[in-house]
Amino acid sequence: MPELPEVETIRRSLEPRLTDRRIVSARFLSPLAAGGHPEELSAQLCGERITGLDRLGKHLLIRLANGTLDIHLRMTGKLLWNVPPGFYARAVLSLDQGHVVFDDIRQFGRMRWLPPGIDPPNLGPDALGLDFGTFSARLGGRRGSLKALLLNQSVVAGLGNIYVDEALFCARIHPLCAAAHLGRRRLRRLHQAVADVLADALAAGGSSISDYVNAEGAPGSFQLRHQVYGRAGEPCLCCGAPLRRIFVAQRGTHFCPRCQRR
DNA sequence: TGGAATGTTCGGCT
DNA sequence: AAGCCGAACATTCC
Repeated sequence: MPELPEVETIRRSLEPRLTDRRIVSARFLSPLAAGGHPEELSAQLCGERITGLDRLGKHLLIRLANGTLDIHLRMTGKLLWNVPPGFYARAVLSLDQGHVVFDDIRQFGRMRWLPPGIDPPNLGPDALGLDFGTFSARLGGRRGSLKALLLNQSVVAGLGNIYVDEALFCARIHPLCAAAHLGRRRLRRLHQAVADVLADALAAGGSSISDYVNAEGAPGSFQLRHQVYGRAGEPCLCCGAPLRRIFVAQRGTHFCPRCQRR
């Protein structure tokens, strides 16, 4: 499940291979991958020169001489460098040197073109490198649960189910806790926890739960260091209490009932 | 065997 | 406004 650390890992590995390359053709094996308009998107990409790669939240932004190719991998999307397109290949970007395969089992992932100067709308500030002032201003006074707010991409961009659970455990804060009555000290702790978890995950090349791999086909290793995610029923690595799994905002939520009091 | 669970986003509804 | 819910999709797991 590509969240910020996974998308950033992909961005870093693809950036040197794609920058200054020219898109020779964009072939869509599934129209869904192009938002239902494969011919139009193909025409927008064909012949374009790639000037660089950015990331905003979970969006990978391939900057073109004219506009941006915005890629969202959603749940099972992968970008693979120079592999033969497999059964689940949904698009192939052929460059003047090499090609990128957009592979996506469940077909939730999307590619779209954005005009010059336009970034994906409705996104809050990127979670990576977010300063405390902005972080507290985004969360402060809001009534929803921390879990729901941190998952909301218009509040903060880039966190998904895994890293929200891990960050809340790291800060020892209950996922159902309302942002509005979070004191400054705990807000500080949460901000630090988000930064720490993202940095560690990035250094480990992200988390591979079911099928995430980077552009070279290699898995990440941060799943080996998850404290709570996917560990319901197992002992808390801090206090030994059995970890719990509840539903918050329609999402499986993992936490330690002893370390993370409400 | 089939129904639920998996997780991200969006749109519709309240 | 903000939250809840289902839909999009395919595979895995009981």
